[in-house]
Amino acid sequence: MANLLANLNERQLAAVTLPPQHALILAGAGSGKTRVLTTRIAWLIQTGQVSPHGVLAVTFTNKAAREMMTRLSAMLPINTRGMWIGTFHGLCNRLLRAHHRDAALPQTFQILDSADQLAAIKRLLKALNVDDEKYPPRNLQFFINGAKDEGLRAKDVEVVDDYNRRFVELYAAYDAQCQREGVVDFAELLLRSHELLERNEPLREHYRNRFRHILVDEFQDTNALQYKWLKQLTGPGNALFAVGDDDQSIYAFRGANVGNMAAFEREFRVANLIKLEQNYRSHGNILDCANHLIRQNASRLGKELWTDAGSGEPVRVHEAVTDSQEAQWLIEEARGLIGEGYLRSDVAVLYRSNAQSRVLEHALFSAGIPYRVYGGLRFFERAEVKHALGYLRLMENPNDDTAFLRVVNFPVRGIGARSIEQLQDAARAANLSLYAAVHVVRGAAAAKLGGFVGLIERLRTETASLALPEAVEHVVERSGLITHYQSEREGQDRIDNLRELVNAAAAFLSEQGIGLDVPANLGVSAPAAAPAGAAGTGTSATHDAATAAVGGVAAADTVAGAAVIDADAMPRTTPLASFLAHASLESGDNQAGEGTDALQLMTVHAAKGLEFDAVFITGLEEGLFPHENSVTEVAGLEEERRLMYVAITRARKRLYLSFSQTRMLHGQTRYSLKSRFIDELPEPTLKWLTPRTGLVGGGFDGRRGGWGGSGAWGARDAGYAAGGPASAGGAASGGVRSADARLAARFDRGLSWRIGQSVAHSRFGEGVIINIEGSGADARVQVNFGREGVKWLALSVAKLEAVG
DNA sequence: TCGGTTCAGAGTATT
DNA sequence: TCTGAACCGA
Repeated sequence: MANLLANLNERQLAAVTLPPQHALILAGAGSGKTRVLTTRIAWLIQTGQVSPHGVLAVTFTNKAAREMMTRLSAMLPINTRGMWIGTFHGLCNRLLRAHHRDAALPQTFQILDSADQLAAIKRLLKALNVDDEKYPPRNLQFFINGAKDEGLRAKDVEVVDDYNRRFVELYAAYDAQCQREGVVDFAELLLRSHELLERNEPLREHYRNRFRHILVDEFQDTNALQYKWLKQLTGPGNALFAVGDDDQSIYAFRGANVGNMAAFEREFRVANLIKLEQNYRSHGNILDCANHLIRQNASRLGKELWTDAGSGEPVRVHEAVTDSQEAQWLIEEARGLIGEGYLRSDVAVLYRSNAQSRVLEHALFSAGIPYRVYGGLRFFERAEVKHALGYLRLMENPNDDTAFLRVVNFPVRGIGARSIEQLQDAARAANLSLYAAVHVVRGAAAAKLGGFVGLIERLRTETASLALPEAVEHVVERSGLITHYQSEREGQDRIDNLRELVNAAAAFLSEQGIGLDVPANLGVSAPAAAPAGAAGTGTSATHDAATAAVGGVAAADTVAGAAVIDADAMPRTTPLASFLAHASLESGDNQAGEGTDALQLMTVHAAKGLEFDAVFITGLEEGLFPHENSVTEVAGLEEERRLMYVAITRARKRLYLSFSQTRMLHGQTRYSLKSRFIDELPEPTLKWLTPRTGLVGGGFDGRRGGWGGSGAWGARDAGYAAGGPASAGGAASGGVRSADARLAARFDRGLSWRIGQSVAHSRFGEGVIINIEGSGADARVQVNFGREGVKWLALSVAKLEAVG
């Protein structure tokens, strides 16, 4: 045990060895959060306080879950495979598979990813003849997921007006459709699981008895339903160990509720609040910046990072004139880093929004510097892979209309829109799935549709005795997908991906240890013999939607008084069903040259949890970072600030901050002020690589009564007339200006006002002119005042002063 | 059924 | 400016 706890600092040690009570660990960036979490589990097991079987550990991403299991295996000689360590969705899936009857689901229920869900919604709207201009599918999807994340069924949603009532009705119809088809969306996994445990007390008690220790990672990211789910599993005899960092809460937009941290502390009377503030990642100056910045946030629990690593290098700040010049400078700087011995893969380039990557990529590509962009299509989201999965899904669950429509005519087999509409009408009339309705259809379409059903049936029988990878291979071949892509010009990549899917199936099989036994159940209620209702292929799974959808189904498996059967004792679902669930729950890597030594480009969001020797935070401009959509509300601005905090704390040794006076956005040149976040950093830690102007296009010199530079608007001249830029960004296309802007530049009141000029206003403070209209007495200018917003001002009225 | 054209919209994203 | 989705004509 000594070695388990060795090298933990005092706070970490305290957290790891807390008595079995509720605890909230405020874990700052780089403070050893994952280490504490995993060591806590190992310590509990090693000291005999709990068996591996009695631990429930929840994360948000598969990556985090995997890391936890890997680290745990390294600490203890146990098989983590059978432990309940996983994502909220993964664990709920496991629960629902085991108790599918109680949950009123077919055992082979399929999981819809976001794209599938949207397709299902579009189909629903079409079937119900809903005007999708008035009720955009995306909005409905957002509405449904939002409600589910709050734990609300359609019947629970408060109707505020007629428009909203329609959404609620469509929500109910959507749920009914899913139920009919035997599919669940992501949010449904949680909601259904919650409802299951809510109405089935013996089951709830069983799992409460089993999972004495519940541990949650990234608690600040939990939404309302996830918190409810955790509360539900936490009875008087359970200990909930929550680890999180309110300062790194950056997912409010997808339902995360930081308030859950404070709520947890209050509702559970948390006596053990431990702050992990010693940082093992970054040098002092970087942490000073982070601390100083985040201190401007009013709503936070409070925490201050420190390090004994010394202050290190200053934080470098660079001002560029154009976005491409910013990229050019970055390239020079990155070359320097590489020259100093930095690995490219230890250098990250961060930006607020994906669109910003283009300029950077363009410059990097031209410069021949290898780079890797995070994000983008994941393996299981690729069209060809989804097609193959569509066949497999349909074999497993013929009621899955989404899968049916995806592959019924792909590869093309002469089943056109007419035939499908005919089939949809027939299905609706008979309240059957499309698959089941095929035999009802008459006429020309009947033969071809029948042929398709025949194909699926054949695939099912042919693969019945095959192992999973062979079955997948068989389907990939016999579905006609391979042949189809062979005839396509750029089909080879797709064929490779289909082959890769076969490998993925093999890898899945060995990872899951399917066919092997689950680890021994230690201590908890002895499993009864074979439970009822484990057979069946799912064809018979059409439930009564009206009752099932609202969770009113009586528990079938769990009769009062009878022994509750633990999920681990339930027979496993078929390997294919497990694999399909895996494919939905883990969308896979984005396969972009993982191993190569390349510069790492990503959004700040994507960088959360990662760390690099050197980090560039680019595009630090008002309107971009903080994003303009967030600055009008305090909560939004504070989240942006946390995002900046996350960005800063990614850096180990060297941190660069850069911004540009102008940027091409939505096809127009935008003029910006530097981000307020730069002003919120402690001056002494900063080293300006360019003259510290802070204002945009600072070429106007009020004292001289004219423009700096040549008189024609030239960003390069204007920006650095005084000091000269450190970078050799000569290639940058400074001075680009639209014809409109050129026309708009006018003279007024004897002074020259021009786009890009810095001005001061008595009430709004400093800003920059971004547009000019009219002339003479009618002249108006549009000024970006940064935090005061963008205003139109009539020059005849407003008292504007030029700032030089 | 495909391919070219038009049009709106452009923040972040895991499962 | 650029992208993706919807739409229309052959």
